[in-house]
Amino acid sequence: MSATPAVGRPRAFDEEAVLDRAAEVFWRHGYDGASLSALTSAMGINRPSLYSTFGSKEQLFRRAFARYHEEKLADTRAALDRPTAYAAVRAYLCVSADGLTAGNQPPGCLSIQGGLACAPGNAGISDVLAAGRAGTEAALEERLARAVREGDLPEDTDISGLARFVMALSEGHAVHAAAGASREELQASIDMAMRAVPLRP
Amino acid sequence: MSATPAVGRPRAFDEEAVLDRAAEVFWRHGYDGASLSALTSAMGINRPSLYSTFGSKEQLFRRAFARYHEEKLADTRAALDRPTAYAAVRAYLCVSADGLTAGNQPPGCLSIQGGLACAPGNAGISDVLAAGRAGTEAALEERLARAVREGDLPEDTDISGLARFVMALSEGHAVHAAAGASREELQASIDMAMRAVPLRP
DNA sequence: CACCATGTGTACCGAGCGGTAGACTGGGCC
DNA sequence: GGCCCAGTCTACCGCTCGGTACACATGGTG
Repeated sequence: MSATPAVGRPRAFDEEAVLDRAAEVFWRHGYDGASLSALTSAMGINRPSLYSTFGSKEQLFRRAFARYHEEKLADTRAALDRPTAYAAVRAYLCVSADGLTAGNQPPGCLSIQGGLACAPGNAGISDVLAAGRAGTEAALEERLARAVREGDLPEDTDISGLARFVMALSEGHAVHAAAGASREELQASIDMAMRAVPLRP
Repeated sequence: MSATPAVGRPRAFDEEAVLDRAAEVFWRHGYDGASLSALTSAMGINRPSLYSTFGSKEQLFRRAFARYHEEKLADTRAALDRPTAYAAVRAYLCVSADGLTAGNQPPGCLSIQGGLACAPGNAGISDVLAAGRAGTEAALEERLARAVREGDLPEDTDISGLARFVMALSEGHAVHAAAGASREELQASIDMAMRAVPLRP
């Protein structure tokens, strides 16, 4: 599907580039609100090309989201790679807030705007988004577990509770960003939140 | 529209009761994902009754959401009516988490599942939801301002930042609840968050 | 008890949905 | 340079969408 075959007319578009355009439409309008016409028009290709390449609207979404999520997860892992849990959490929240308010993409987060609640036939969309968010939360929790091992957080820290807290906060920031909150407004919320992380630097 | 006229065939349903059923459908499937067939079937009335009573799908949503939001806002105000900011914030987060995981209604929150991102023609839906959330955040901030006046919070507290932090957290909890998080899991996150509120009880 | 304003039920509207058939296009390979 | 085959294009499919026309049911009022 993705490898260019030796024979035949070559594809006139870059698969990953059009996935990014598709992600943007899903991001702005949600899965149910993103029509095939809006998608093909944003992607610059027409329906048969879309269907022969991606198979269906749902598979297109899964591909677009997977690409989006891998990129975000890489950013998250990079942010978490700080010497202390405090610095790691702060970096994660800041990087997240930056992404939520970056000017070159829709405000907020595809994992949430994509379809927290979907039409009855599209429940799988909500599931794949929830799985993505759970993956990010797991990365957070893993970093906190490491901090406990390293003596950077107290032995009795509820790391899954703390990871859930940090994740929930960044999800809430996504909701705020989708409604127009600025980077500075999110930063004020982060400053408050950082009081909650045990062991200041 | 709402007052029963003296003459003519009487209405066979209770207007506010069917609004609650409608809210549940919007809540589960979002505005775009809630079809008129699903709505009428859940409400137990048929299309012409719905249209003569409420006017359109969008007006139905606005009425259903207004009812939902007024009720939640009353709960919020009641929870915030505690002697200290600490107790008020904690009560708000707990009442919120209870509502997000109550068994007799869909998990999560209509203000968020209803339509963070909508089809291009339905942008007004996202706006009315955002306005509702902003109203809740304003109630929080007002309570914190009172706490500063009463000397319960330090003079230099960033009350809007703190209100935004608390609101964002409860929005994140809504996202978690929509994905199946339990009341206990949200409670662990609340316990973490409460470290961030200045002046313990 | 006939009237009549209103609510309810069926059956339908045009539009747009997600998805596809089939003719045409164009570049690598012998 | 002619063949081949994947990609692209136009035009269309059946279906469901949000919304409505119109005939019938209902019950208080004179």
